[in-house]
Amino acid sequence: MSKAERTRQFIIEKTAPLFNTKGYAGTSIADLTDATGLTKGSIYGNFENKDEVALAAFDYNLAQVVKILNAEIEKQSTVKDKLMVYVRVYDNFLKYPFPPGGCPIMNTAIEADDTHPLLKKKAADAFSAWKIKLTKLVKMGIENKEFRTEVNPEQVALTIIAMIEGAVMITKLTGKTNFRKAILQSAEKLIEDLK
Amino acid sequence: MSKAERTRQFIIEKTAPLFNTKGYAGTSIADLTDATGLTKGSIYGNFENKDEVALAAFDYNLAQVVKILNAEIEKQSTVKDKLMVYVRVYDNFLKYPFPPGGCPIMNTAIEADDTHPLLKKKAADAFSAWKIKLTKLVKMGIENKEFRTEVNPEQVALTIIAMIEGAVMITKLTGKTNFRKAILQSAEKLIEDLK
DNA sequence: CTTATAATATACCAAATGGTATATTATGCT
DNA sequence: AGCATAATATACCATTTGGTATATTATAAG
Repeated sequence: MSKAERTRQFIIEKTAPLFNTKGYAGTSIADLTDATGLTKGSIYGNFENKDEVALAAFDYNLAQVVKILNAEIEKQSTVKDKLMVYVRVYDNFLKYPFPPGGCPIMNTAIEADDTHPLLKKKAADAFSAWKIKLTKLVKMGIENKEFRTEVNPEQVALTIIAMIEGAVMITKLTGKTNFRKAILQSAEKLIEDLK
Repeated sequence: MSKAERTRQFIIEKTAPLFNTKGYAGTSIADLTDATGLTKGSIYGNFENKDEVALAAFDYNLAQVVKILNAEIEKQSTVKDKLMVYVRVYDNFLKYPFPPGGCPIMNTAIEADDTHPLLKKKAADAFSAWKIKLTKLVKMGIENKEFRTEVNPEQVALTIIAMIEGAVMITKLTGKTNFRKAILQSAEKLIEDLK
């Protein structure tokens, strides 16, 4: 890893939390130099422009979440338990090295959907991958005879994601963790009822 | 209504869609003058600062949503049908004069939770009122014998809101209206299962 | 240990930012 | 109709914005 590659990575790590908390429009180049202790020359020597930093920061934040989830999913053997990982990780996400600012997919989706096509696409692709992964898990469960055949895998996947994202938003807004608990308990029930 | 009151209202109406699509940080004073055709003097003559416009715009956007929902709820007689209004309105929100940019509570919650305490409080209060209203409806349903006594009213309220907000976010992000349909069908099932 | 080059810092730029003081125009009461 | 005042427009301000050209410093290969 060359010096520049290391600096590039350093910039991403230090600024990713900024973009996830303050948003793209709310984060200035001065914020980036403040957070890194570097100067503009150093930022623009390693990135084309602010967009490129923001896009790389999104990838970094997303990778953090995906890494946590995949590690936990691998530990589980039944499909039901694998699905439950999503619920349980989000329900205890303070225990994991979660990106500050909450779910980067939702944060980016809400800000970028009407304003920033490149960021929106990143969020959309990440969502799509998540949905496909959940759908496949549910399909596996049906093939395994763990779940009933009438279950609609895509609908289940979409509903679980909606509940999780809604729960995260509500908890961040209200500060009430028992709200999240209540919603994710409903998600748990949904998964249990697939049997 | 004095001239100034009319202008103030005019500014709110013209700029509320801007704040709901581009966000607080993404909307500049120049955007406000462009959207209204007025000048800075006129904006600052009727509002203290950008914050005050944004706060008034949020109230306006929220009132639009609340008005639509209340009008539809009044038309229904059973508690179940009243609850279903939320699902059906959001499932067909293009048919209603919904604020451009989606749900103002979610948009504001996501941007402001880490950055703008005043806007965050507005969103939190709006959410709280929504939650209380739904909770009361479910309680009524239990007293009516429409719903089972084991039902947890607050949990149902929170889950419905989470599903709706998740559905709106996902649909805006992907452009797939059938994703929303699938999620809101799950919400419908949840309501039906309260019996 | 030099030296070419890669990496970072400095100094600068035009434009845009939120906001203000003042000038101009419109309003509505007598 | 005239006039005080309310409402809006204009001109200006310091600061910040994203970005660049150039100067300086660090790196790594011969």
